[in-house]
Amino acid sequence: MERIVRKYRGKGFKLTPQRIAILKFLEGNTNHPTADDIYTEIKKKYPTVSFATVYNTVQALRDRGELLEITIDPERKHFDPNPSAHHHIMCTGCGKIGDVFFDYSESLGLPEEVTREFAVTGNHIDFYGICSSCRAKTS
Amino acid sequence: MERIVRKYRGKGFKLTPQRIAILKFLEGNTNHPTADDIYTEIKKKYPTVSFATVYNTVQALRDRGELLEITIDPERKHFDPNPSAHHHIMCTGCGKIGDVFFDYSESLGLPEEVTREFAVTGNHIDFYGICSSCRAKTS
DNA sequence: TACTATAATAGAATTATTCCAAGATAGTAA
DNA sequence: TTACTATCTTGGAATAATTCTATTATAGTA
Repeated sequence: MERIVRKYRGKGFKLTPQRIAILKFLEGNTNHPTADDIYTEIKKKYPTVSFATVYNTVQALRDRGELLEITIDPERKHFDPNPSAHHHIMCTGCGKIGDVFFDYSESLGLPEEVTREFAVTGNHIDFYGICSSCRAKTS
Repeated sequence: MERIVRKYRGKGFKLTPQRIAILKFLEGNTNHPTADDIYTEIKKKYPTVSFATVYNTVQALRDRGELLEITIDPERKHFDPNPSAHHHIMCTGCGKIGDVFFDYSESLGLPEEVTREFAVTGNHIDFYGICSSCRAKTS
């Protein structure tokens, strides 16, 4: 909490109670929550919180480069409060998303017919797999 | 058209005029259309076609492994009638999506802490960049 | 030719997300 | 400490993408 206040105070980012609750929920969270996950959690403490607040806050964080929007799940967006370049893996059984911290950039050279048309600025790898608990269930 | 009939006849996939039109539109199409793109196109010839038909058809094709659903664009799903393993690049200026035909699988080993938890089954790389026409506009 | 399983349609329903107007408040400057 | 104002929160409406449902139509077959 003190850390959060220190980080955001006086940076043109108004620290409201709802925002602090969202920031606390996200800090160190590696579950890749959806907007609904965040909303449901914050609602416990602030029953009148609205989705607009959740979306406004994640957008403000994204604009500041402090949160990533993840597209690995075709059904809905997930958010990752760790903005450092990394990749993700999703279980095709239960939808669980894990982080992949490994720098593949040296290996991701593009064919010339692509670089002729696109100036590449970034990349992100989606891995798919089956998590251990889903494997335990089906075997 | 004959090719399409040959490919699907007697395979439990009913070839209706609407489906044939969708298949013809998709065949060799590298523009990665959205459901709306397909709908708009088919509507020209079959004004009463519905979105349900478009979604049913792409889902049937996906189930048969003949079409990929692409998640690179956070705003909407795109479809790729080329089901062979490949990757994509999207222009962050105009949203144009290009194909990347290169097999990176040798380079995409995963850290042990990931393979301990997930049995990996696949991967897909999203590249981001600026396409040539967007570069021409801004410079 | 007739039958039947499957598809097409219109429109309603659902879900995710964004927008909007009104009231509330955090951060500031005095 | 006070007062100001830019920014935030809220509820609800709006939008957009997608799915569902009941009904009618039809492709493929026997």
